[in-house]
Amino acid sequence: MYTESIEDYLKAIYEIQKEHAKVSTNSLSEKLNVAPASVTSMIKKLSEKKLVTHKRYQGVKLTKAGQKISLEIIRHHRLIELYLAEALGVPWDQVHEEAEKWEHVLSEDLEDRMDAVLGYPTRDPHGAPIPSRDGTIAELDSIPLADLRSGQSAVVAEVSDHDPDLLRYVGKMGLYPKAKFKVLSIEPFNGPIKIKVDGSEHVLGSGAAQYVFVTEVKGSTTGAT
Amino acid sequence: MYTESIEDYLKAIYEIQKEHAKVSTNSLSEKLNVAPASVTSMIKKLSEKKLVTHKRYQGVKLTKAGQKISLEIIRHHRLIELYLAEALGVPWDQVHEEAEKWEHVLSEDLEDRMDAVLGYPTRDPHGAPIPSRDGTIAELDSIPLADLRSGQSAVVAEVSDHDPDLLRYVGKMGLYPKAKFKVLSIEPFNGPIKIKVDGSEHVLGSGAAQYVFVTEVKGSTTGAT
DNA sequence: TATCATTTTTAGATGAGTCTAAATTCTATT
DNA sequence: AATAGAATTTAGACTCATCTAAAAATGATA
Ligand SMILES: [Mn+2]
Ligand SMILES: [Mn+2]
Ligand SMILES: [Mn+2]
Ligand SMILES: [Mn+2]
Repeated sequence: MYTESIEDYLKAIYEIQKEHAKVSTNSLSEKLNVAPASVTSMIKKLSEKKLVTHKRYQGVKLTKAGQKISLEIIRHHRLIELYLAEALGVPWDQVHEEAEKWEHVLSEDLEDRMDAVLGYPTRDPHGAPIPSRDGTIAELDSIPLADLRSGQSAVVAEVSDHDPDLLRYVGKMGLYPKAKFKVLSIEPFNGPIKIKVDGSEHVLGSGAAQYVFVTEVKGSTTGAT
Repeated sequence: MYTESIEDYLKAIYEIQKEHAKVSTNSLSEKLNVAPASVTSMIKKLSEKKLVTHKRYQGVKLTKAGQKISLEIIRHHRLIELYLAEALGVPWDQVHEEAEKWEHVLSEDLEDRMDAVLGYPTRDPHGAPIPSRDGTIAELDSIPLADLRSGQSAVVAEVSDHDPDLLRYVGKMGLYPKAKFKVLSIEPFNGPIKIKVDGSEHVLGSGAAQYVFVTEVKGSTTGAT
């Protein structure tokens, strides 16, 4: 077993790696809210444990072993989020914080029981894929809502779960995973985006639209307004 | 918020205090599996934080503040144990270990939700009372099964939950909380105890019988064998 | 290509919790 | 009352994860 701190570092490295190829000391420092010097010293430790490879000044990369642990913790995290939402009615903007702690003390037995009770789910409440026990994960390729054009229809695939305010904000518009919506208009220069979800219209700032990931619904790329 | 370690010390002090009036350094050392010297240094810290009072060489006692936290953690622990047993089917000999970790990271909100889902229970799976939110607890006065005499009938009130082997052992005989049984015979000199539970007979060592707490059922103190 | 701002690492310190070994205090028994 | 044995505390060290301040390496740009 690894410490909570090590597990959080590995998880953070995985998440940054998914988007940026280069996982820098600074990016970890920001994501984990620790000083860059602290990251360096933890990197040294992870490297000694063969959980990451590290070229000085060049960032880190997970080893196979590191990725395995990382996905194990992410599985815990997302199963817990879903369990809290489904079984105990915890709102989707609060599940992350709870899971962030619980994920480190969940036994394999309980993990299996929750998985079974939930019917072996594949997505967490924010639409993120749940890695399987053996460390497989189906990352989906979706695009930010902000990249859509006027007239396009799309389905929400995933919403970033790190900011509860954001979740409440987009939740109020009904932008949950699997929600279908249509872009009515997009103002230029990162202006507001008007959308129609489930019959009602909403306006959404481009900031938020960066963090809502969608897949386009084909055969609907026509007319604007 | 206090550290996991502090919470575990407070809990241990509460539990020892319940039985022994004097909470010694050594008793804590044994219960928590740490060296006596470690206990002393932690006692110093707890004392500075006004969570315990301490006379050198004379043991510790919880302050009001210390007891409040202690009961808060015990509430977490027991609610979690019951939740795991009821909602997820975790066997009663495994819930303790899981709760020992989870208790420290449970939010008040989730505590309330679990409490509600369980219907505001008053006993954990081992029969121990669950403290209320405001720190009230109904300690029951029961006696060890080992103290019964031949012919007496009694009801299981509580079983010590610290040894999974013990729980499996007495569980096999049906000695769960609320189970009614009759003592058929007790061999002298801490000999084995023959009991009848739910129609079937079992023999139980006096060691185990020390850890099963019962309340006598009146009007049945007659004839032996 | 030399310079400089940015990034990363090193150096050294801190706090929490633990340990072992040694000193101290208590207490039960002579 | 003296003393031996047990319990407790002190002293000093260690690991883990963090910090700040200073040094070193990188790489963009003038
Ligand atoms: Mn975490
Ligand atoms: Mn999530
Ligand atoms: Mn605990
Ligand atoms: Mn219990």
